Amino acid sequence: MAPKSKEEVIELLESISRLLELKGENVFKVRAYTNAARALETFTGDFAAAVTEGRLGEVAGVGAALQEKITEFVSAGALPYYEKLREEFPPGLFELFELQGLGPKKIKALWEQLDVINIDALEAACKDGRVAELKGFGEKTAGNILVSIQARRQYAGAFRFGDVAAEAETLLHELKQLPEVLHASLAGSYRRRKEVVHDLDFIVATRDAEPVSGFFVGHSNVETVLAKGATKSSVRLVGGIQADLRVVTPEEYPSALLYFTGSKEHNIALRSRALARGWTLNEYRLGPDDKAKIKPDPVPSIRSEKDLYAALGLDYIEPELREDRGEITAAEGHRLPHLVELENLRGTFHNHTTESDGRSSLKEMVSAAQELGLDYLGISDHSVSSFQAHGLDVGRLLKQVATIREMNERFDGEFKIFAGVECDILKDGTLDYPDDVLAQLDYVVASVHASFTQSQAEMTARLLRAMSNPYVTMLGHMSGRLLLSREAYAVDVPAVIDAAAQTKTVIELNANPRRLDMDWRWWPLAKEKGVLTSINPDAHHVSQLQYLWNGVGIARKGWLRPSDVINTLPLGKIEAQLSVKRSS
DNA sequence: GCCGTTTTCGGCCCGACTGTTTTCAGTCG
Repeated sequence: MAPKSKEEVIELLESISRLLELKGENVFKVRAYTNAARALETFTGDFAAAVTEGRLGEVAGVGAALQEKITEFVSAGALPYYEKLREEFPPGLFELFELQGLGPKKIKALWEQLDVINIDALEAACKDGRVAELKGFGEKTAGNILVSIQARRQYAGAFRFGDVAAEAETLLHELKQLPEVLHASLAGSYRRRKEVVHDLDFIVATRDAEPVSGFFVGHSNVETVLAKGATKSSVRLVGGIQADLRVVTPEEYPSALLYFTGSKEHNIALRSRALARGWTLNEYRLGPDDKAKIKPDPVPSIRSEKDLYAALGLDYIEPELREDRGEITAAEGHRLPHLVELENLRGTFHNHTTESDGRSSLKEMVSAAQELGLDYLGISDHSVSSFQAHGLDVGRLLKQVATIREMNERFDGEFKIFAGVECDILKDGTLDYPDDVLAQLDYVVASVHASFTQSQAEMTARLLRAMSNPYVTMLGHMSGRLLLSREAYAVDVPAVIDAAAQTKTVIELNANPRRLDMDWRWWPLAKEKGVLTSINPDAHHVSQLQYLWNGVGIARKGWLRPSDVINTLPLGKIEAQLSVKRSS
């Protein structure tokens, strides 16, 4: 049996934490397990080696007891402590945690007193009145549980960033228009540009809270009001996502924005820095800590998030970086990267037209790119094997190339279309066109569109072989994942990154909101190895060139600078970049 | 269960809101 992976250990720790919670264990003991799971999530070293060499305890948050349990689980493939714990509870009980408003105490009561062992049993108990009769429960609680059950069945609680962005930005814009509103921002994982978000957090600064809260809960996009208080309201929007509003004073605004932007781990690190200075940092203010043993320095005046970071001895940290993945140390040492911005992009590659499966013509795509202010546009329709996408055979492809060359002559050097293709990587890693055809193109995006179920070794070898072709300029949507609908195929990402560095192959950052592939967590490694990216919308319609915005957010999460992104290069320089590989 | 300029015991973030209560427990973020 293969030793358990880091991911399996993280899952184990989270499961134990939940079980201990149900048991009513000490909350700090419960938290120790989730803390350890989080610590491992951000652990970048060789996990297997750390386990066998007994160095896991060096990870902050993993002590002697957990090191022993993890080592046993990894080497023996099972942990009796966990198995025993699990047998104490019916398996269906865990899905109850996914219901809004139910925590360990209530779930325990429902199980022990009403024999509720899953969501269906809970629904029945709510409907026949047994839940309402329980001590600590009532009619309202029973009703709310039914609503939560309904909501879970309908929405499952996760939303792609790109699917909620329009609704979120519109609501924010409308809040900003209110006369009472002094400042307003989205916070939370949305502001950090996570690829999948679970709710929307709005922070508003005002002297007059009531009209703002009233506007929010009464908005036409609100389906249900979940809570409404003086400073905090929650609603479910018609799109299904939950939205929370926090109303604060202008003085509290910087702290509130920082606090609710998170991530939680980032905040904890900031708070400990404050404590070390004899201050306390919460969602309202940075102030003197009454319990401090040291005599605190005077607290500087705070008017912005930047002031807060400065007070803690840190450079300003962009929201996308606030994941406790090294940004605090970098901010302390003035080593934060200057992140790429949308304005830096001068063009883009990987776009489709009506020639394959796009819905806009070549001319329409070019006009749209020009309107966006781009200087160049790469066209890469599907290759012949992508039959379902009307992939181009050699004849149609070369005809498109000729059309593009002809159009370019009319731009007078002000704009340029690059003739490319999105070439299928076949099952064995060979390409869909012979080299002498690829050589006639300005660039090639090579992507996997079939045979997703190969083993990790086969898939990795397949990608490596494709990258070894001198005409493959960049690797398209490397993992093949479709967020919230299709898992990534098995591939050894570090091996692909190494090969990309060696062969000078660009790895695309596919900005389509359903993909956002390669995942942002891998970009720091790619950057370290010297791998460049191209932020590509994978546009199938003129409107989808806007996906670039989404892609820049992910690039920023991946710590990428303009110099890491080839499509920040202007016309005149980008040509040389595209031919780096084939001329070396 | 973890951790240590509060250092081997005794803390561990904490405030807002709801619903069920008559002063607070549970949940959430």
